Amino acid sequence: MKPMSEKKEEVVSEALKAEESLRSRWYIMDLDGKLWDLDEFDFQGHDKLRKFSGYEYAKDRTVDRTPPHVNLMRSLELVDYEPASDPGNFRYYPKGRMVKALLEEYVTSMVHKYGGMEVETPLMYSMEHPTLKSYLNRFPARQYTVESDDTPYFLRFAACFGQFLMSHDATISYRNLPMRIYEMTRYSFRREQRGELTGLRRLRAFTMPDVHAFCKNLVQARSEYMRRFKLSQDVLAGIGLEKEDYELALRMVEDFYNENKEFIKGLVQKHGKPVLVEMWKERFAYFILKWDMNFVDALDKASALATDQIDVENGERYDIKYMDEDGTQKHPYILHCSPSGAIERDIYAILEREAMRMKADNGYKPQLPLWLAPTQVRIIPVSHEYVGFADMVRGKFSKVRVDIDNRDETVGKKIRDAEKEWIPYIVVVGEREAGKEKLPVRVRGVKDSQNMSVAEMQEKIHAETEDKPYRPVPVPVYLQERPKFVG
RNA sequence: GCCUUGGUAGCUCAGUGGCAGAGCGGCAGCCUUGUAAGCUGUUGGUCGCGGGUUCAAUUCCCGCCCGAGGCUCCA
Repeated sequence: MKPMSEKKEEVVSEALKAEESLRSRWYIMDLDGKLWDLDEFDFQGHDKLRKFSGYEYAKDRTVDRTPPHVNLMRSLELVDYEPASDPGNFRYYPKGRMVKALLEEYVTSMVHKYGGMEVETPLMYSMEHPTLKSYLNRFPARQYTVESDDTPYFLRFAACFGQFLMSHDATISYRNLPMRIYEMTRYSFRREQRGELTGLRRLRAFTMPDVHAFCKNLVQARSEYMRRFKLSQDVLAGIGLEKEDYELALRMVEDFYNENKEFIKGLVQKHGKPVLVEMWKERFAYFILKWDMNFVDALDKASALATDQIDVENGERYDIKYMDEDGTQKHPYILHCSPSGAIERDIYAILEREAMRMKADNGYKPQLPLWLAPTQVRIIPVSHEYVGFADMVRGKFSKVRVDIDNRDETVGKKIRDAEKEWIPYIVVVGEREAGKEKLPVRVRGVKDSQNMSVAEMQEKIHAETEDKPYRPVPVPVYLQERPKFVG
């Protein structure tokens, strides 16, 4: 298909060329809003920010190791490569699918609370649609293309297309603003070059929440932007990533900075530690301000999780209009936010952080956040005589993922396997426990076993997971009935 | 696309110009198990694909395919 590849060449250009010619300047902004040149700033106590800043303009990013999360994602039977697909398109085993689904449900519930209207839009769009053509021209991203009846289509890399086309057709009053539209894109596609793909860190098919807010003017855009900053911090914290786990970058046009210094400082103060600033003399992208929250991994590589941008261009490009108070139609400011970043990347961040903790402390017991643990409580009957008793114990739980190791193995072997699965609560039951209220519980990360009743265990688990979604054990409850997907 | 590196059992990996190996797993049996690996037996392979050199190639040579990592990038 020669005509198509020629078309692609045209499409991949303008912004890329512009970016090459426009060099950005880099700074660190401290909590007082002061800008420091990178070589003047004292990075003492800001090790990760130093790594992140260095990463942003480094020449050599060579790594000779498999990133630790790749081994973990496989050994925990979460996710794996799919050799039969295009690279960067992964398979999710039952446990991984559950973890991912819970994350998707959680982020969605947070966006609902924020006021996002959830929609669903197509995965593919015509490359010949005039508006999209011009938008693609602005984005140097590589697309997957699909052909149908001689028309070339591209697979979306974000939900912008569908949401903007929908908004173009909507009748919007200034009373409806800010108007918030949301979609969890499963999937977004980007045909990144082969060598760019790394485990769950960068994929060609990924799942990403995309929330747009259409705003009347800059005043409204700023206050909405602040709300979304808080939303993103809350979402990441819920996932288990606190402020010390990521670094903030602010990227903006110089004019915007000069006119909004207090606002910018406010963002830095909300983050609570110095941030990296990238500044352009002129606007080359569609946004005037962008922040991104970046995770620095076990190999000192940085990648963006959450992000939000103030877009001053696409309202016009897509001809999205609202009727203002004065009876005239205007184009809104558009905010583009992904409050968690790609869901796969959240899993990557959690696994990489556990790997870093293991490396720092030999005795450290890695774990997933309790609400994401595929098994929360493992019951180990001492012998097959006590499987019935284990069933009875399990029956007392509600809304807790409890499973039973009924395999014909020694207790030691079954404990070891449970530990290797990072299971938070392990209970061995046998003659000593029969008829007893309190059971000896091996709590992950706690040295000695604790005596707890089922009710106490359940209460503890519920307290720690109360604002999170729940799903049942994603594989058969009896270990004997489980296939092995890895190894 | 370019560069680096790899492909041997389901998994992790060793090995050799001359009968294809280990551990784990799976299966069968024994044991009836008390807080990080119980014992015995057994089943697993077109050594990525194609060609060449050779009496003989999994091993040496050439080409190809696929994976991973690096370069442009971003969630």
